[in-house]
Amino acid sequence: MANYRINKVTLDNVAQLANVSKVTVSRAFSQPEKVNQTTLKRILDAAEKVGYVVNTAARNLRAKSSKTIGIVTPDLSNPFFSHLAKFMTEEAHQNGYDTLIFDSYESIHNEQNIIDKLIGYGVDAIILAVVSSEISYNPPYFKQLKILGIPVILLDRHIPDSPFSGVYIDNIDCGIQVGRYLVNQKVKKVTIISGPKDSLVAQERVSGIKMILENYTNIETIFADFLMNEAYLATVEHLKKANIPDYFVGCNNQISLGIIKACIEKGLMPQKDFCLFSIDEVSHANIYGFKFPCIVSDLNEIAWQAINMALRRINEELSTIGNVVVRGQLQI
Amino acid sequence: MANYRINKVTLDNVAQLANVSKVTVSRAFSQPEKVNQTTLKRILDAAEKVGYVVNTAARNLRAKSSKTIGIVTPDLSNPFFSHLAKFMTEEAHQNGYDTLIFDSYESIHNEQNIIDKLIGYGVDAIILAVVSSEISYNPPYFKQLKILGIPVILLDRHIPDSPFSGVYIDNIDCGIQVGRYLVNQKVKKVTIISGPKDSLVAQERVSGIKMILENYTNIETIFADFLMNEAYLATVEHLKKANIPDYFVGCNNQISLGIIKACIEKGLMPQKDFCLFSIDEVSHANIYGFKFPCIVSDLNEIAWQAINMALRRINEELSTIGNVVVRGQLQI
DNA sequence: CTGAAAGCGCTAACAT
DNA sequence: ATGTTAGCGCTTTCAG
Repeated sequence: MANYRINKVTLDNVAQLANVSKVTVSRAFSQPEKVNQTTLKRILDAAEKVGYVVNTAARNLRAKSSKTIGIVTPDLSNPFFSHLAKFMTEEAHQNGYDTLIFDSYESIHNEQNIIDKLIGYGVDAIILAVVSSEISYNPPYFKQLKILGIPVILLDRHIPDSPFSGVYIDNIDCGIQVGRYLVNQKVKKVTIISGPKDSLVAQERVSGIKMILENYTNIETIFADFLMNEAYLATVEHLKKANIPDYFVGCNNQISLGIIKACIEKGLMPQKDFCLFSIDEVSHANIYGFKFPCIVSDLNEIAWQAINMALRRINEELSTIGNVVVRGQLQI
Repeated sequence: MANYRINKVTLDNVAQLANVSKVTVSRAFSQPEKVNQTTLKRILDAAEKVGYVVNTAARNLRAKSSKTIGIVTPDLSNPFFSHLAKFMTEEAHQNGYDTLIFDSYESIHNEQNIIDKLIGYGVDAIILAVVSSEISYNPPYFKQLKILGIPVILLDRHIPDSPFSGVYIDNIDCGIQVGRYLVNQKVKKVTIISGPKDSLVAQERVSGIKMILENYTNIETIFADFLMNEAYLATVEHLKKANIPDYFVGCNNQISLGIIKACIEKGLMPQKDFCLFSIDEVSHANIYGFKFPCIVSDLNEIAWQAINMALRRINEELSTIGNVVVRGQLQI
């Protein structure tokens, strides 16, 4: 009933075949420059012949660093996160680190398990886009990670009271840019669909918009969730009760999709019958021939900042908790 | 310069705090039923207090099974794969297994490294959607995995000469269903955009279509790639030279997107000015108010088959190499 | 139900 | 440039 892996290949096997001690074989794989060229070749040949691969478990148990960074996001099928994950992986590779990427599928329970797993795998740092965007989110593992001294970089979703550094989008600035754009368009009536009421991101984006628009415009704000379906339902409800605004504002890419779906289902044509300003690029819009003004974030920049903050903390070049805030770009 | 994790918490720490030996603590986490209720509670409390998490590296080094299945796909931002990954993870969890999910980003080089990593982590099985769909794909790690005796389940992309089992879509049947639909529509002229010429999936889907249509219809087949941009470019070229066919056939979801993009860019309206039949659901079409006839695969079924095939191989209930073929459903 | 001893495969520190 | 020794944190015998 059990799975004893039939053939285990270890350093010893390779060592025998290559007529060296296993330490030398070990070096051949971790510090090849310290091994004689001829010996090295003999070892690598032997290793290939028997199909040897370094046993990560054993290595991590002994080595000081696993050279691995854990990445956790709530939804890898959201391009915002999947692209970030890709860019971070590339940046990590360039610095000699691997990544271990997990999707918490928006579940707190999964998130906790994943964090435990990552700790168990001995990652050197964790980059974490948290499930919840509640301002007061404070899951048990926060304390745990703090105790263990594992560097944590929060991504995208800011939690003010957490003991960790983070890389965030400048949400108020996003809002301000949205507001300015709408002022230029001389809009009279705006409907904002945003994330949960208790999410800082949701609040900040809305308050940025209101800073600019408050006195000029009739604004309705709906706090729904950063998910397509919630935004869709909120928009459907809204359209039943109210007239079509001059502009909808979708506070992230999923919300924008929900708004579009609801409007199109009602027979409203984008640009003709309704206008939308999106925070984040609207997925697939260009494919289907639509174009919406939006604020786009430089995902490459965010990824670079996150990985490099992680590396600096790992190497203890950075002791204080600090945040990096990346501004979005208006794209018309 | 180095990252000595400041506070390591081990079995010993918990053992001291709970006044038991470390073996008992170990049992508390791996076979809690073998530990006295009272003792168990004391141990778990102690563990929580100091933030203890099982060290996976150490566990995997000693244990016979890591209770982990590795999953590798070429593109997690493709919903086909990201949903499969999600369903497989759920199914694995229900059987007491974790998953380790990697994205090879369509690179052979990454793929090889990921396989090495997975072997190194001691996964019990690997479910692999290969980068290439070349019929004769035969990377070095095939042999290696065979030597090591690690169960491998190929996913979606069939490689006839490989020594592994797999779960596949019935591609010829897909094609036949497409063909029948088009016959019913009494089409005269069809343009098929498919994957690479040397891909079995691409070939089978096309040949299925042709089995039904050959004698009735004017068919043009373009072998491009299973990627949006290649399909887009192929369609753009095609539209320069030829008239609009009665139907385009997109041989996977990415290709369908490419066709749509090219047509819409040329000012052609879906359903009005051009028709498309897609193998795979067309991502986001419903959001933007479009509906294309398509063949959809039951991803839940595929995921279930893949995980259960893996489990049966792990438990040696299954010794021969066999394949499971899942049929797609027509959706109008 | 609990414990003592051994060792998984690897690498750091110290030889040589 | 290579080898020797010790031990990472855990689980698996085997004893009690």
